[in-house]
Amino acid sequence: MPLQLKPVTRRALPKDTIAMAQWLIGCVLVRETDDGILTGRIVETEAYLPDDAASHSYRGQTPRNRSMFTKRGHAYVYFIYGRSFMLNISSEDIGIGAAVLIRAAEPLSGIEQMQRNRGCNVLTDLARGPGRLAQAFKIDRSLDGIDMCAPGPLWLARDAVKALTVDTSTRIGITQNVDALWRFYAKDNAHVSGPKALRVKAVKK
DNA sequence: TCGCGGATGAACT
DNA sequence: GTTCATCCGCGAG
Repeated sequence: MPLQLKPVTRRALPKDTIAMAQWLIGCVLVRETDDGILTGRIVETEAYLPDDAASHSYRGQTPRNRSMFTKRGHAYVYFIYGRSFMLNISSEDIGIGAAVLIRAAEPLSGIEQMQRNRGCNVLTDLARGPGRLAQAFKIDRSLDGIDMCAPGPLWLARDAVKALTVDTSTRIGITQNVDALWRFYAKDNAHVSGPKALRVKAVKK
C-alpha cells in the first residue's frame, strides 16, 4: 500500500471541470472492500462539461445522471453497452451537470484482488480503459452518488509522488463534440488507454 | 498495431 | 426501437 495517503478535501478540488480533470492525473483512487483495500494512481481522465453535446447532462437532469448535478467530488457511476460500468466524479456546484470520467489507473496495491476481479494477470491491462478500471476496482451502481471527499468505500487521496507530465487529446468513443481537447493523460505511461496514434498526435501539438 | 463487429442492458424518445 | 463516454477476439498488414 502506498504510504502517506492524504484524503483529498473538497476545498482542494479545482472548481473548474477542465482544471479538475488535469489535476486528478496523479491522484490516488482508494477503494475499500470487504476483501481489502485497492489503490491506483489515476493516469487518464476526460472532462464532460455543461453545454457539451457529448455529456450525459446535455439534455438536463434525469434519474440516471442526477449525480452529475451534485456538489463536486461525488461519484457518478453508470452502466453502458451491456458490459461496463463507468466511474465519473462530479465537478461543479449543485445544479450544474458536469463530471470527470476516470479512464485509466496504474494499480498500486491490492493487485491480486484486481487480477481476480478482472480474470487477468497483465498489470497494464487491469485498469486501462474505464470499463476495465471499474471492474478491477469493483465499482458498480451501488457506489453512485457517494461522496469521494469523505471516508467510505471509495475516496480520493494524494501521496508524496511528484506531479506527472500531462498531455491532451480529443476524447475517446464519443459521437458528439468530438474535436474538443478534453482528454488528459500521463505522458509515456503504460497504463493509459487509447490508440497510439492519438497519443502521438497529442504530443506533436 | 490497427480496425472491425458482436455481446448485452438500461435510459431515453 | 434506438442509442451508447466499451471490451474482447479475430484477421490483415
